[in-house]
Amino acid sequence: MSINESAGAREIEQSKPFTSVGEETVVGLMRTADVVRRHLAGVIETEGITAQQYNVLRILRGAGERGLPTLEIADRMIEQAPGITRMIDRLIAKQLVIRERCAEDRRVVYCAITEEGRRMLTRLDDPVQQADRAALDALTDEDLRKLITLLDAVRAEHEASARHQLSRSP
Amino acid sequence: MSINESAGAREIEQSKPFTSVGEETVVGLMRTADVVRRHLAGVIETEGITAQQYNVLRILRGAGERGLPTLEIADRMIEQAPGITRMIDRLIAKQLVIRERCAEDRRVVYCAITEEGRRMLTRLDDPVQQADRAALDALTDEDLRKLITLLDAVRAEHEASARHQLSRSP
DNA sequence: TCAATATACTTGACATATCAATAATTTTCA
DNA sequence: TGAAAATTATTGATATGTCAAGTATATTGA
Repeated sequence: MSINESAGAREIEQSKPFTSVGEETVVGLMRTADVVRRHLAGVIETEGITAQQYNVLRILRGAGERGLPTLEIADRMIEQAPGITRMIDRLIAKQLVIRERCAEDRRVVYCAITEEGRRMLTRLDDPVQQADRAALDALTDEDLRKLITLLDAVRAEHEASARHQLSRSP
Repeated sequence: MSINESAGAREIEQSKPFTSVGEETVVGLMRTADVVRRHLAGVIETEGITAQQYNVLRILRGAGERGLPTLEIADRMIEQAPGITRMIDRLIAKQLVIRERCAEDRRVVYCAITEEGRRMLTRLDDPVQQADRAALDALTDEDLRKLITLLDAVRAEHEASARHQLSRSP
């Protein structure tokens, strides 16, 4: 995706400059995330699941035997619940996840990864690890740490301003 | 979105560490891009269009009177053509874009922004500019430049390896 | 206690991304 | 020249993301 008329495959040839450093950074962030996302998706899809399904499975593998409530997964994916409900539907169809209503609070539905799901994740562990590394091959470890720090700072700022908004209209 | 079982709102409380610096960076990149994307989307949607529709309009504003062929837009959005065709459909429904078949090569369809489209973009120029800036408020100008450099390096590496792949299986 | 609220999903509707297949033209070249 | 190949879209099917509404269950408080 773009955000600026000067972005794209022709990035270099185009004459129009970025309006601001802020915009240039935002565009760079979006484009880089897209490129890496696509690369990772290619690796993951060799197993017949999408990157998002993979992410859900990773979260569920990290949870206990019982799994997690739907909204808990949504929280960790930073996504709205509806999307998760339907994604879980598809993972269940593939027998990678099971869903079970909680006995103590029947509003809650626990989702857990199956053995088959675990096996699939295991098969993907190495390829994904390598893809992560390959995606960042150009950077030294020091660069990576700097990049992590800068990205964290952007998110922190964002969460701070979100909290600010909240406190103003409670 | 996530990619790691330790990610999410509970990022801080969780004990499980990242498997590698590479993974941590990739996750940070994805999450940060998501946060900024969402913030920008909020600003843009005040005008009743989505962020992607906005991006198309920006690209068309940057093009000449005649506009651009559909595939040219897709290229700059780094997206497949089908999505663009349908997005243009919706922009036409909103009278923000017009479509015209090229007389010299009747396979080609030119898409151009309308006056109404330009006016909408003008209304969004300042808010978007401010949002870009606000998103990165935490960073100094030096940090921004460093971030841009690092992101560029990641993309450059990627394009390089893509070319490499191509040359190996032509 | 029981009606009003809150919680945890789920469903419906629409925007978007991708892949595969198709349609309409244009180019190539035997 | 005229059929095969390439180019430029568009359409169909599926996955995902978001908002608004609806459902089932729990909790609260008069």
